[in-house]
Amino acid sequence: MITQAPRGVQDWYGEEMYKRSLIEKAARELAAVYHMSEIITPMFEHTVLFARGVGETTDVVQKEMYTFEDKGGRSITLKPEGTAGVMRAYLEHNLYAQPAPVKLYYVTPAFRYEKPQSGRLRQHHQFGVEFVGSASPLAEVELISLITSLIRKLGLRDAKLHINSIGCKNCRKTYNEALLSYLKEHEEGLCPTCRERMQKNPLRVLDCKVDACREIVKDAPRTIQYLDEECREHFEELKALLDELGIEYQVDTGIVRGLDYYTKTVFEFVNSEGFTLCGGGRYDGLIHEIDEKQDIPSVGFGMGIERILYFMEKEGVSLPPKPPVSLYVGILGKEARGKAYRIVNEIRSRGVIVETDYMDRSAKAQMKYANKIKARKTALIGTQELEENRVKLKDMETGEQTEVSLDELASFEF
RNA sequence: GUGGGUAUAGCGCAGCUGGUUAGCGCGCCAGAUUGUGGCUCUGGAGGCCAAGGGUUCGAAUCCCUUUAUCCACCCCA
Repeated sequence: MITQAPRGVQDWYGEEMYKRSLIEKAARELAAVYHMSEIITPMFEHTVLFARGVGETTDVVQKEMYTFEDKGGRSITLKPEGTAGVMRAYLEHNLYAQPAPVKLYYVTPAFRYEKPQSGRLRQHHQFGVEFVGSASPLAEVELISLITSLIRKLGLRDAKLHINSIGCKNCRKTYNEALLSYLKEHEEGLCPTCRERMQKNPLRVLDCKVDACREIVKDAPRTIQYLDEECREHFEELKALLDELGIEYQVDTGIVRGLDYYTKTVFEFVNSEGFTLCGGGRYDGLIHEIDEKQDIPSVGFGMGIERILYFMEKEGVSLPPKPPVSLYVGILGKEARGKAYRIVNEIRSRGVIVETDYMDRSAKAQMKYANKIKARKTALIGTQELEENRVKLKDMETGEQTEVSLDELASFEF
């Protein structure tokens, strides 16, 4: 039991860890090109931040948060997503006083108490961006463009962009009324959960997967039909910009997103199985929700790192291999140990990957080991080599050997 | 939260309807004459058969509970 990690969490090591580090590296490099700055916010926040920011009616807040009381009696919650914490930091440090817009990116773990299954863990990791201060559809386009580039960079092909607009507060009011009255007419046909959620958040019903509900929802009014002038124009501009950039998309009036803070644009990148790789959108009301003195528009997205790995696995995408061991320096006998290790150090100081013997193994065993770790070249150093100042440098692929002096070995270009 | 499958060495598995010291492949370590790998051969280490309880003369094998894991739904990354 003590050697077992808690449910739904995972250790990162070996091949998977290496892949993950490459993904994060690619994401960071790309974000830098888009002139975004990295931000790291704490792993936990006051519970109320998420309750307000993410939305009281959401599943995330209602049943999936890791909430506990600390020794000072504060209610603390492990972050279930990345946005709320970044927005809090933005407000706390008056980042709106910086030249607008403020473009922040993050790589963070996120915690949700859910039943684990394929592509869903209790601790997962996200790469995300918060683009704060711009009301222009170009902000959305920038995010989508970044994601598209990242997907391409990682070699993923099976990911399609779905977009929708759920309107602003104003549109939502009239829309909710229309939707609710439609749903009430068909209430008998809806599943029990939908009958309940139509009262609290009717938008959610659009997302229901139950066949009967789907059938009813098919003819239900859509948010798109109820957009006000401004929101409609925003959505049209967004589509025009995407067209201009040659970014393919599909308008999917069913996407609603599970977090309450979204306004206007919502989007997802989905694969052919219907798995979501990443999701985001605009949330112009979020900052006001956290600090009522402020009212600043923003857009953002979160991308699941485990999901990327899952997608890459599915598609059989290969990543660049780990850099190989350039040289294995074998050590024969204690007399040679110090001198040999000095040479190892010297070569390493030039940034060359070198491995050596720490096991006092026989020459044969060392060669076997060098072969297993796929060392490109080997050189065994013993008393003889020290006396004669000559080492045989062996190429492990061809088997060819060349003789060099110890100094030559130490300064060899691998 | 609801429903189903699984749990035997580091990894992948076998072990049929309960019967003597639990196996195989890969991997790991060592050796096949003296200080040089990859192939082959030989030997070795490593498992209280997920944990706890029960049935039985006897359980990895049957029953119960717990834990973990996988899959679907809900939801999401």
